[in-house]
Amino acid sequence: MGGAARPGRSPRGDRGRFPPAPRCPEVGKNATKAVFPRGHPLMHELPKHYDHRAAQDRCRTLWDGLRTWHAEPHPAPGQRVFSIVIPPPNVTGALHLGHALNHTLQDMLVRTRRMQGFLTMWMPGTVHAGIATQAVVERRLLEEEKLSRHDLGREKLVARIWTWKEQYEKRILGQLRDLGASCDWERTRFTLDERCGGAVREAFLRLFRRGLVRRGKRLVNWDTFLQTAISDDEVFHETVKGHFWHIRYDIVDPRPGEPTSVTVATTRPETLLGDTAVAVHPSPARALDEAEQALRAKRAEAAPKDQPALDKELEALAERRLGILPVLERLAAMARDGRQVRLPLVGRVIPLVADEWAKPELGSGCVKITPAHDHNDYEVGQRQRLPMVNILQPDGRLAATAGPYAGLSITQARTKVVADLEAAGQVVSVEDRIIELAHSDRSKTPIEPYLADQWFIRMAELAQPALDAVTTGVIRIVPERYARSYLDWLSEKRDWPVGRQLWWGHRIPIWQVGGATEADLASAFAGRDDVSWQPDGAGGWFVCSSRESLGVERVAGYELVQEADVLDTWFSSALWPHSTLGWPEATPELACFYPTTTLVTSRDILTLWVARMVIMGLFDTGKIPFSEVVIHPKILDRYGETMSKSKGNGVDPLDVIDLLGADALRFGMVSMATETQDVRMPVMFQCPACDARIDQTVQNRMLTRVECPRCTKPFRTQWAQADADLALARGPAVSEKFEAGRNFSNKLWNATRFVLMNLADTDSGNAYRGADWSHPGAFEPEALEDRWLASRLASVSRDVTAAIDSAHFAEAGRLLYAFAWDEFCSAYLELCKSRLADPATRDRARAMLVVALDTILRLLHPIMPFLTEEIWQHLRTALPDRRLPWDGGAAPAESIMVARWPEPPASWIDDATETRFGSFLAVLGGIREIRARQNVPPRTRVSVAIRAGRESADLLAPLTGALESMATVQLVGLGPDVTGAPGASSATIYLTGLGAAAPGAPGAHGAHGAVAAPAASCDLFVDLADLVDVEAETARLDKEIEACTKSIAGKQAILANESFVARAKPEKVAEERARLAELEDKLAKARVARAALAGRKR
RNA sequence: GGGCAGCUAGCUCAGUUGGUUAGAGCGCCACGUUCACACCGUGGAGGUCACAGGUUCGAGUCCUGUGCUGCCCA
Repeated sequence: MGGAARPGRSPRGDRGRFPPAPRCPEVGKNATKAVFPRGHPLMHELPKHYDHRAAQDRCRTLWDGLRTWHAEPHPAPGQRVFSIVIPPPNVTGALHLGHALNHTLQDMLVRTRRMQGFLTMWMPGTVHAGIATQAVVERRLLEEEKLSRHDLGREKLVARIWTWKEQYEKRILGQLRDLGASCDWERTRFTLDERCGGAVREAFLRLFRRGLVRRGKRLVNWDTFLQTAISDDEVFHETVKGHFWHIRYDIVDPRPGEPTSVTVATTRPETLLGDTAVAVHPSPARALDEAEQALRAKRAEAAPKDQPALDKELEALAERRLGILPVLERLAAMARDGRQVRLPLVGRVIPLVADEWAKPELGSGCVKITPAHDHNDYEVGQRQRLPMVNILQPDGRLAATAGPYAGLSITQARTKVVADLEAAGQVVSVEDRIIELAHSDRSKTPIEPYLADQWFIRMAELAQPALDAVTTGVIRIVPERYARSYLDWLSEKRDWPVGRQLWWGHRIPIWQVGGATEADLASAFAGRDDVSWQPDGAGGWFVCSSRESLGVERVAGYELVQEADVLDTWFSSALWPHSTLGWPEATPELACFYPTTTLVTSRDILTLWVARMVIMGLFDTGKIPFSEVVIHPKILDRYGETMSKSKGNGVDPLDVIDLLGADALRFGMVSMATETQDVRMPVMFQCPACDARIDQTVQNRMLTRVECPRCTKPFRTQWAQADADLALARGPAVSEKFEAGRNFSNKLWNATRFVLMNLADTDSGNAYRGADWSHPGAFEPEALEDRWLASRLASVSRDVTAAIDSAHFAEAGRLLYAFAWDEFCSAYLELCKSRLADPATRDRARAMLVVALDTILRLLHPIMPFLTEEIWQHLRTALPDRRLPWDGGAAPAESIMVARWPEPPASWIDDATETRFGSFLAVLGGIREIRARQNVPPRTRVSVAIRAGRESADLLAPLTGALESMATVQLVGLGPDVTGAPGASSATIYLTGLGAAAPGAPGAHGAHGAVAAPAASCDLFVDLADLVDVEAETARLDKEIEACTKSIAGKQAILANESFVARAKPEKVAEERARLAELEDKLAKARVARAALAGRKR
């Protein structure tokens, strides 16, 4: 597992104006001194592999000692501010990969801005997550002590949850630190701490005063296990097997010729106990006509294969006109006449009503109405002014209103109702049916629609400014497409039910009092600006206060009773950006850091959380809470399923940190942060015995133990419970996606070893300590490769910065990976080897190596903070005298975390040099390819002659040393008149960006006077003497001749197309011509080589 | 039912305003460990860009439709 560093805190002790936030125990205690060894770190002192565990410990201690993550709310004159609040993880459990992604991206932004000189503050914290946390603690209580929350009582349960919270908060914040998050640890907050709680009550009071809080009846999603209402967003649907019962209700006193009964159908027969009507459509004929029209329209547009099915439906509809329609017409008339039906079993007489909810095209055309237990029926009940009979108690048992069924559970009641109906002969038929059943996401039990009193926040007035903020672009959502779901959701302006029947949360600050007059209230609360009241609609009053305790127990002798419910967790989350900064008080923090700059989050809480933060931020402070919302993808497993502990398909970020390092985890996360909506991550088990990787499948991920196919030893999984399983070593779930980051860490580590080992002069014994390049003109590379690298440093810095600014995180990671690995390590560093051996060129090469390594480290720091800090400290010791051009003459910073962001001048960028250097690499590649395809042993030095035009030859001449060492060759000739040794294997390299071509190279002769890109060519002749594999080479040339011939035909066709020549851009046409000439040249040379080979074969 | 995405190499993903031979990482094949790194090096193989139409001199890219997958909302 990860490091042991864990911050701890006690939020309830907060006191005073802006309470001192909790401190990590380690913070501030250790100085930096002893952490990183002093002395000259020659290569032998650095291990061959980057030790991520040691580095992480050292870096955390260093950063905590320097407190570089902390920001005081006092920007220097002209200093820009960057602030960000963490989407607080909930204290239910440990952090998962989604958090790791979210936090990595925030840290990447925060570290970049800090290095760019912004006053940067990242507020960490956690959320109390009312339902989720209470549910977890209640479940444990039941499992371990067989107690319900009612057995324990409110106070004791809440105390238990606090204990849980302390434990998990510590763990979560520790994990956040293990990840390397540079949060301001001295400002950690929790949604239920005193500061946030005060803000919640104040915000609620303000809403109450503005008349935006109302109480009303509403059909809610009732979780009978947790005994609370939950929001629509906490409901998931699952298909289950069920039945569809058709039940006969008898008509009361039918007249001659009238139907004597109606049949209704339901999947929940027990709800008939709460029926208050049976509905029939008011004009069934019209409804049928409309249904038929819709069906015909659909058929007209349907694909032929779908039409037969629709025809059948039309036929069925026609039959209904003959069969059912007359009955329905009759029933509709009876409904208008106020006729009634008798409810089976209970015998209650209920009206037949005419309502459009009944669909004549479906079933019997009649439908039972249970307003208190079905969302649609509720609306019918409202329209028809029907009574609402609630047959449920909060615990899911049937209430007294259910008569003889009272006290039964829903399942029991269903069984009994069905049995009784059958006995009474009222069941017409029973069908099997697949039902979409709503379940509580929290308790995983089926939801019951339930009529309850609720507190609501009126949204009509509040939503508009939040909509405007996004439509006018004051708040930018990236990627843009997500703005639509935000706007769609908000524009419905549905009132927000904010009450939860829980004990863990902010108690609703409302007290109810009956009997008192307004004058009584006015005198009781005289001079109090923290209290407001409204009539409760039943002759009493609702009193709202921003104080936790009202301080008044009775008014005019009448008792004030506080609301028992707590607020929806999202209410406190909605205040997070301003409440954590001290609102409603005008703290310096609020003034400095609010509005925050960016919010980084995932798309599933865009509406639940982001929209509500905008609403409440605007309402409370008049300002938007942030100006940019960055939405990142969601991580799924290889099957496209969300990761979860209950599926066993999750990867624990701490396993990755432990095995591969936090930097590897972060690099993997950043690479995944593209604009896509989801990313998939194949999960594997890692065998603890032999490190083999075993693909995780739907089958094996549920096992308690898995046997390694390679070493045959078993290991345990997260499910292990039996002692026999628990005795086995644990096989962590990992993903190979993080290996690229680990390998990259090691690559840079070794590049550093290389640079450091080359700092000492073995001949003179002097050590190179860097140079001062801080004054203008101090840093002027001369050699082509140095100018190339300087140019690349500048363009890569520019591109990486732009990628981060535009939230293209993966792009930034990819650019740095490719540059550091392919260009700095594979090309530049290799090329330096010959220069470092020569005292005349040594210091030039060292200077460039140092500047480049330093720059790469800084650019990479936001992604890989530990590795870069570790190396930075080694460089600091070895190269104390270096002054980078963008450091303003200052010595290397104490920590790379506060080093200046690289800003190489744009004048370094030199496209021509980059192109010319590309030519060198192309020549090198060409020689290597000939060697490889001829199977020349890697250490055999062969002779090479290069025929090139003067410019190309001049370009290559200073690089011959590098070429010889990198390609393991001896250069025997370079120039326009060079010829290859007899039988040499040859290749032609086309070099762009060079004017002079080798003799015989293709020139481009564009039509219309267009200038074609001149293609200079180099002919490489590798003298293979006896090494050549004639057959293989012949075959290859044949293949090449064929490919060329084909391509030439294609190009000729394109160029023969008059339309192309006339309409395409002239440079495109010229390009095609140049390309054709190149191909023709290549073909001719291949034929010559082929002929030479044929002669040799003999 | 409405909305938003995705479909590119064996796997996971890039691919900007339409323009040479569509890229990366991992995996695979061949060769290679004295000289930073085998967590490595050099080279290679591997793609009908889901499908069908259309626009265009030219489409992975733009338009229309179809299929499949995922998510959000009802």
